Amino acid sequence: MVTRAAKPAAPVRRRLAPAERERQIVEGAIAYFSEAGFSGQTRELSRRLGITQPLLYRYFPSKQALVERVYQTVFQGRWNPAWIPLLQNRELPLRDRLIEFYRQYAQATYRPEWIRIYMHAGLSDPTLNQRYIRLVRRELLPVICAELRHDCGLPDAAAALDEQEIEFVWNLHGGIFYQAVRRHVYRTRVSVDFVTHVGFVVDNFLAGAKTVYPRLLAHCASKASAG
Amino acid sequence: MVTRAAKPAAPVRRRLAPAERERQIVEGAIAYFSEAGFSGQTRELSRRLGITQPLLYRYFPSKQALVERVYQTVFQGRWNPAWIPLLQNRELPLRDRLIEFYRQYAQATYRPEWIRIYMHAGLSDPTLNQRYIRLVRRELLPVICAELRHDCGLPDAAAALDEQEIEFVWNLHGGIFYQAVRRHVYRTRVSVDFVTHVGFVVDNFLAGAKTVYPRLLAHCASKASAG
DNA sequence: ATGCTCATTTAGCGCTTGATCATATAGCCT
DNA sequence: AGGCTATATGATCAAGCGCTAAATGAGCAT
Repeated sequence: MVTRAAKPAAPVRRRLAPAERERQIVEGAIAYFSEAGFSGQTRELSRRLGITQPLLYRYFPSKQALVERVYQTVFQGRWNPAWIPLLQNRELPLRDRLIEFYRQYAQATYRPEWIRIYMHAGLSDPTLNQRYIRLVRRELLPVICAELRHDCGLPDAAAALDEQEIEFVWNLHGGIFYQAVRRHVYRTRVSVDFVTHVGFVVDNFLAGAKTVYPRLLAHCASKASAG
Repeated sequence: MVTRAAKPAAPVRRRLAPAERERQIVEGAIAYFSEAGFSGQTRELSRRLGITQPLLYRYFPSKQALVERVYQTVFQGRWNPAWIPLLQNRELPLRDRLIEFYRQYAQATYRPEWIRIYMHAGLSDPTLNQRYIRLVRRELLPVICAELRHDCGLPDAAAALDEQEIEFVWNLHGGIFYQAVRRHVYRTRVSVDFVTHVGFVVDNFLAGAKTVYPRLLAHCASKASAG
């Protein structure tokens, strides 16, 4: 009982391969910063990792470097270029394509660390978010617009792509995304099945678009000719 | 030229009525914390206000007290109970009611300081957000659901209010809200007129709901009888 | 003008923070 | 087993943090 209990918890020093330790630190940093934000402290991070704080500085020259590594790790490689051909595959009903796309998209990005770090980033410096938004705006939304035109029986190039159309599709995209914000930022219980929910939302969007989308395009056309 | 230029910028000490100074501090704190988050420093806040940092502590016993005052000021009194009877006024088309509601709702809450402080709060401690979400969930969404049932020609009490219905309406609400997030958190340019945009979105929602909402209610009913 | 009051400032305490450096030791090679 | 390497730790610095207490002076009443 008395043998070695007096010493204050002998620090188990484990010597790891640098690559493994680095991986560990990045993983821990993602978890910690997604909770505490980037104003979280390096000491608390090291405590959670079970290492000392100076050790962080052996692997990263500064806190900022670690933060940027977290960004990179979380946001890199989660965008799947295969989503575009999936959405364009007209052998399937657009409904099914959209539902399958959102199933995959949610699995890739609607995760607590992605959503939370994305929001933290937006509030402190939105450069990253603006780049991501541009990606969605350039790669994804125009494809959905084109498929929507086709689905509504309009010629593919009925008119030039208008910002009003993009915002229209943003509303679908944002509505689904915002469910993830409620879940992972506000930590609100969302008790419906995701795919079932998206099914209703997509059906509603497509059913409404049958009548509204042609009107929207007409609005854009009249505005364009007037301007 | 030599008379008094040597002194390092004579500090203009202005003695204000406490109520006025307090108002000034709260206003400045809202602006500053909405930018920097609640980990922003009292020294930087005081610098922006043109006062010294200890003066803050004459008006607020601690930084936390000031933060809570900011919460109170930003979120109190922006919810208008008149929105409920507006949405329930069946002398107007539901379309017009929803558009007018969102026009007013946006004016009240889709402001940079509201949106940003709301997000900062959610990430650091979502208690406030959960309370607000519950308010929307309890006061607003059931009313929209009821009006939607009526608009779709269904009896008002067709079935008990189901979570699937609520999520369905959340998607409309969240989609519109998320535009404000893109604008004020990511600071992305949104170049369409808000009311026009909401017009299309609401029309789309209502047109789609005509066919989808009955199906959604049937889904809920079958699930309820099966469970 | 003069004195009083209290809003405001100056100075600084104790603690935490990111970052540094010398020291200690875990784990591999021989 | 013994030695070497470099991973990990302990001690510590300088700057910045929330917060306090004493000194100052602006603006009022007289």
